Amino acid sequence: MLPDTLTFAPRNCGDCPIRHRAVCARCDADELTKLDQIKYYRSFSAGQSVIWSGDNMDFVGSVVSGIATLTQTMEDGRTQMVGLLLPSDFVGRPGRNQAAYDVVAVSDLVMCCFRKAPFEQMMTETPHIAQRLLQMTLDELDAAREWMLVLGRKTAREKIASLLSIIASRNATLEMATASGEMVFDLPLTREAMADYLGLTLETVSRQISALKRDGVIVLEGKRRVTVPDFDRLMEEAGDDSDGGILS
Amino acid sequence: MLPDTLTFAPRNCGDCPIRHRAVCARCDADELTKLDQIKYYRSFSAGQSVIWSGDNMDFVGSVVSGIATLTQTMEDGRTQMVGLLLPSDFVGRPGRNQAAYDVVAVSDLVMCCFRKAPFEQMMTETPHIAQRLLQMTLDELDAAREWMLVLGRKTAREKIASLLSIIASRNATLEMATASGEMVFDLPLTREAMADYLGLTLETVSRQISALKRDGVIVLEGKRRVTVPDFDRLMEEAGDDSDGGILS
DNA sequence: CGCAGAATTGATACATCTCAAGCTGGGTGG
DNA sequence: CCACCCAGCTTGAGATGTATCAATTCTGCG
Repeated sequence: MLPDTLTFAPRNCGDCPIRHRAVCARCDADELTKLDQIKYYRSFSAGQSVIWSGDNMDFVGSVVSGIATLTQTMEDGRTQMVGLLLPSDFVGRPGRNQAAYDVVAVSDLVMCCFRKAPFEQMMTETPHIAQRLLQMTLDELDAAREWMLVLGRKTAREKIASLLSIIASRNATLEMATASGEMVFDLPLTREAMADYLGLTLETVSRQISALKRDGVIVLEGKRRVTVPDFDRLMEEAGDDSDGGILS
Repeated sequence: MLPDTLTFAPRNCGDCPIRHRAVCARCDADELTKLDQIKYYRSFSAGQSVIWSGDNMDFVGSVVSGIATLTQTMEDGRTQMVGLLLPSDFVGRPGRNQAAYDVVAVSDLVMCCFRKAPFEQMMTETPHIAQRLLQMTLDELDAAREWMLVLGRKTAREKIASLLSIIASRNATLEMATASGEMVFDLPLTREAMADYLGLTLETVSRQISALKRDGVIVLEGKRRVTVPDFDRLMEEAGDDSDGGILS
């Protein structure tokens, strides 16, 4: 099935749903016009690969809609997810020609792409882009370090609770909902993808989700729809302080 | 003992040992002069804390000499190292006022610091600094993602081998030595610090080091001095491709 | 309907943690 | 100079959490 999601693509940057969070967030009207001229959209259907580690990569881009994963694979097949790409997240590294990770579309995906050369050129000319990219990269680094704590020191139950609380609070941000009280959302990942994210097996993921359900920390409706009756309780299960992390 | 390492401090940036790798690497003579005027040195002796997570942080800086660690701690005391800071590495985040991690000097340490406000000012004025900081942050992000694979999917033995190979190759870079053939270096970390880095207990670290020694992968002289007779062998034990990672 | 991918659940194996005892080497005070 | 001490490290034995292997069950879909 060829993606008809292309019809979704905004005609110009002003209408773009990620206009104020993506790498172009700080650009002014002039700069946006330039970007508008060199951008192009690419669509991927769920399960499709965007790029393989080691492949030549002549573009960079932003996720406009949908979800993708960044994973590393060892020779014997063990895999670790190292990034979860949501709308507005940036893919690719200026100054590098080869992809360092596998990028796979988890859901249907639309990306806003730029060929690398013109983009790098624009980066040197318009500091706003480089500034925003630096800020986004620093945020990603913080997220990666948070995950290092999860991977290195948390139990399986805490890992699951951590992942759920991240997905939950991200949804809360997107939907402007209140962060306390009941929260409902859909899991964007399969059990196996969660396992790859958390450094677990899919069986352990399944068991711990069942345990959290049994203990009333979450309520499941089908396999994917999750209700969190008490977010603070979930945070406790994740081993985090209830007062949240340090925000800029 | 008050650090006499201050005597080490270079008078001006031109003489600085990290001149070509730190955040100032791309600065021209003019820019360097400006930095020269606002920089100041701080020294720490081994074991001393540079800053605590949550503390107000009114400076940023580079490690000039020595080694420091970046760690996260959970309420119940579990700790995970999330960064190992070597000469030229950058500490602090422009645009943030509070430290997100504990920073501790592992050896005697000299840092080249800038008060945050003037540094941020310079960042907006001199793109060379922001460009270099972006590059360094992207490198750190790659390193963090590499560590996520280590933490999430590698066995204790592979974790130790990974850490040793990283320290070994870093030393090789510094000393311009050949990357194959025999390598000798000192471990900069205690067993406990290695455990915090790898998400293990110090007992497991000790056992795995003993095992690698028994199997001839490494030779120990005392507790700290390590000889690697065959670097490719070490890489195999680490579970990495022998052909190295993707370099820009 | 029946198939295939996704998820659950069970039984067992095993890697790492935990608790505990001893070792080593360098520094200190008597 | 020696005895002591202490942090860092090693090693052992047993406990435990997660992986592994295997059998069902669910769910959506052609």
